[in-house]
Amino acid sequence: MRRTTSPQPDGTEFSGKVEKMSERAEATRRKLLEAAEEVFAELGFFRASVAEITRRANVAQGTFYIYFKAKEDIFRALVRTMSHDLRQELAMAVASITDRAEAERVGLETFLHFVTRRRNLYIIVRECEFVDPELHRWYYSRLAEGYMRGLRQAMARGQFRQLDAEAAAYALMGAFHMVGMRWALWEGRVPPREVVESVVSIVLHGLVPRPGEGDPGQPAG
Amino acid sequence: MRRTTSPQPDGTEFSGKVEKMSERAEATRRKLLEAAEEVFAELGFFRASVAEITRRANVAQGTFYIYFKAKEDIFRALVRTMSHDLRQELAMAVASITDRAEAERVGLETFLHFVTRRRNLYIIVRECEFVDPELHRWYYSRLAEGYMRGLRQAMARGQFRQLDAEAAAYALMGAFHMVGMRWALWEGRVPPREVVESVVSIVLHGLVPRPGEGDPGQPAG
Amino acid sequence: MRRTTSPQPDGTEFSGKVEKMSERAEATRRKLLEAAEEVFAELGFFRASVAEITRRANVAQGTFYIYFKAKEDIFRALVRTMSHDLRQELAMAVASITDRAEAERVGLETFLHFVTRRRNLYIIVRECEFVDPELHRWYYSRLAEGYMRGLRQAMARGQFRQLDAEAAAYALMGAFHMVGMRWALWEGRVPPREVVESVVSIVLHGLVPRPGEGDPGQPAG
Amino acid sequence: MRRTTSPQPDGTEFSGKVEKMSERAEATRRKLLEAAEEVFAELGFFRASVAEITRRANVAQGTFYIYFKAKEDIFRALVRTMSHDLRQELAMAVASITDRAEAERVGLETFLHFVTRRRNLYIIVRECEFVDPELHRWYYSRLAEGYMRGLRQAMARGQFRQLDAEAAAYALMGAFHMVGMRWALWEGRVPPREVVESVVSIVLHGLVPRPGEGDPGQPAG
DNA sequence: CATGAATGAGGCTTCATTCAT
DNA sequence: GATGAATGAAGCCTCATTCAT
Repeated sequence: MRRTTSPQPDGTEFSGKVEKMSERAEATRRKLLEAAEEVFAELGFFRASVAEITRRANVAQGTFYIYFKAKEDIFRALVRTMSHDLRQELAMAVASITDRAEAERVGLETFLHFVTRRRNLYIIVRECEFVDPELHRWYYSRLAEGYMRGLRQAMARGQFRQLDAEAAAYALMGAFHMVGMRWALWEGRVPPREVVESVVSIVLHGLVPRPGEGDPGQPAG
Repeated sequence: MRRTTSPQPDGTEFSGKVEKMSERAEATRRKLLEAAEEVFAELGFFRASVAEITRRANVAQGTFYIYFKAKEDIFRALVRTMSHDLRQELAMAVASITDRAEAERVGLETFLHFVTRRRNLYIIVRECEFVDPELHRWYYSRLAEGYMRGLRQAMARGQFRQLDAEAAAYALMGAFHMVGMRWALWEGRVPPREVVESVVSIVLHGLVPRPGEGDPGQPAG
Repeated sequence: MRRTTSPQPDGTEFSGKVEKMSERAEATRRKLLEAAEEVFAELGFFRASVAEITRRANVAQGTFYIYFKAKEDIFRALVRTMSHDLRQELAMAVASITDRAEAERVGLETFLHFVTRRRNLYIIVRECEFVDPELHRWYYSRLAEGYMRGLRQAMARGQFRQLDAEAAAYALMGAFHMVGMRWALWEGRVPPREVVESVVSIVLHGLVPRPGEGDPGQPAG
Repeated sequence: MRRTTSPQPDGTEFSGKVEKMSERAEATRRKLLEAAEEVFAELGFFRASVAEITRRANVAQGTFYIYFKAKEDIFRALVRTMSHDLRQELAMAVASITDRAEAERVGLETFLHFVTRRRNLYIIVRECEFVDPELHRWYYSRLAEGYMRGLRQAMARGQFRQLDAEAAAYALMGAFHMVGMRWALWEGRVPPREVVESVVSIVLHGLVPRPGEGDPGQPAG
């Protein structure tokens, strides 16, 4: 929806390649993307080879270059996919929630489910920093934008305190990301409920107990 | 897969190579490490070449292999250096602070100064995830350990709420990391005071205003 | 080595493909030849790709192979075209001239206009030496034959001195060719009048002044 | 001698690579150049492969790139060698000759011997037009320069008629080149005496008989 | 200790050609 | 006739690593 006006750090997307492909071509392209997602996640961008990708996609090596100009190209396509899908999923999950605190919880959960379900894509996005730094910045800036909008709204409504929205957005994204790494990537599963609760709790109420508070937190881990 | 010499959780990382080197050797080794730090940061591990490292270090290519078994080896050495130096610096900065809330602020500031000052090393540690995942895990586990110790202590003393310490540690490390990325890496400087304040404020008190609070936060960014 | 279908010394170059094509086919074939002429001239035979040719001809890649067996084939067709057209044009230009000295001037002028006008074809013929050496020899032998006929006639009539006709033919073709390269190719225009005059003058009267001659030549360049 | 001030169309030569090589390196480089000369002459630049060159030079493929940045590089080096050697040989051959007409004969003979002896190099220079057009132009401009100097001197002394020196130079170079092609390349030998005589004769005295001349030319070929 | 020449495996990419539709 | 997706063989080049000096 907002796709048209936002900056595209790459020349590839949306470039007149509007001529729609045949079914067969579409299928081949998809096979390549799927194979690449797997291979990049397993080996990393640099150790991955186009040969391995085409092998898994069951096409000849040359076929790769019909659909992508270069190895980096397919990588970028995957990052953009993740950017799009994740933001869309977050937007949908939060759409109907008016309590921003609740939205934070749902946002975190959505994120964690997303990166667990699409672990491979998540790994790819993380490596993007070292493959195409500009795209990587674009990815996070884009995510932060959306986040900041939500935060500012909540601040305006008095649901959240007045804070530097950008600082908050990056801090929260960072917290979520690291938790995603620790549990989704390292353990291959959505973090256990207590972990999510603790994180949400910190984000909403901080580490310091409120005055006159016995202790509403989690049992220590 | 190539991870034969697994990371050592202690500082004595190297195989009994206790026989101290000559001054000259020491100097050459240092030149190589410095060159590598630069080259890896600029080009990334995979695009960096041993040839480029030795060129900048002003030594012959063959010399490299006198000091390091492989390209990955020097990379790992740099990651271990950062692990050691950062943890030491954090430990020293926080050592005399008994107020844990204050310690968080100081910890964040110390971290941000460190990664700004040693930007190249920081980039290398980040890439470690894709070069030597096991070492990467070790790096963060190690950092988290120390963090968790501090958090548990604070919880025990009632300074912090009872929360899942590991969840908290990773969430906070993540927040700090992302802020480090956004400001130290992208802009090459320590984040401005307001940003740090906002982050500390969130970490300590959360996003949600305390009941009966007008608004003690930061001006919105 | 790949020279199975050797060049045909007559105009009927193609294997009994006498069955005339439909209008449409004829048009497609022509489009391909025109595109190829352009592409070969711009990129050279080896850097040119069939894909680029079909792209400019606005036909599918596969279509190419309906009309030409291989990339070399269309190249050869272009060389033969130039051979035919140039010889025909020269023949027509000289046909009615009985003074052979005059014929040399006209021949040179005709040649220079031809290669300027059909610069692309000229480039192709020059490259032929490295694409299909046998055809290249055929091309020059063919041209030389005609030239030698004219020279021998002139010698027989006493218009020209008795000289080795083949040596003369190649020397003159060479002179004309290099002038064509220097001006038609490098500068994209017919050489200025003085240049043509000088060349004709040398060809007819040589570099050395005739005895008792003040100096009938050109002003020095 | 004049090497320093003349334009170098390539960045490679004379670029600080003054650090002299070891004997071994020198030898390897020479082996590569010799192999390349052979391979390029046999197959042409484009059909030649670096693999074939290194095979004949008895070195590993990678070794090639220690000495030359790319396939084109070694090609250019060979063209420059020919440019240098030919011009030097011509200069030496003509140095002591004061009669310019005699110099023309000697020049032609020297050229024909050179291209027969160094047939492979000659083929390479010819293909240069399609490999590196700029270098090709440089090659001929350079040759023409020298030629023009000689011609102008002769004109000044009244040995030659006043003609456009550039036109003359290119016409004569062209004549010699085509003769070189016809005999040195096609037949692999220096052209027979009569051919050379005829060419020299045309160059000096032209095709047209001098008035009152029975016929001092060659017997017809 | 240091050198730097040599290695050779392997990666990315191009492209002439084929073929099912 | 025309299409355009697919093929797979090469080719150029890089680079980590070894080794004789």
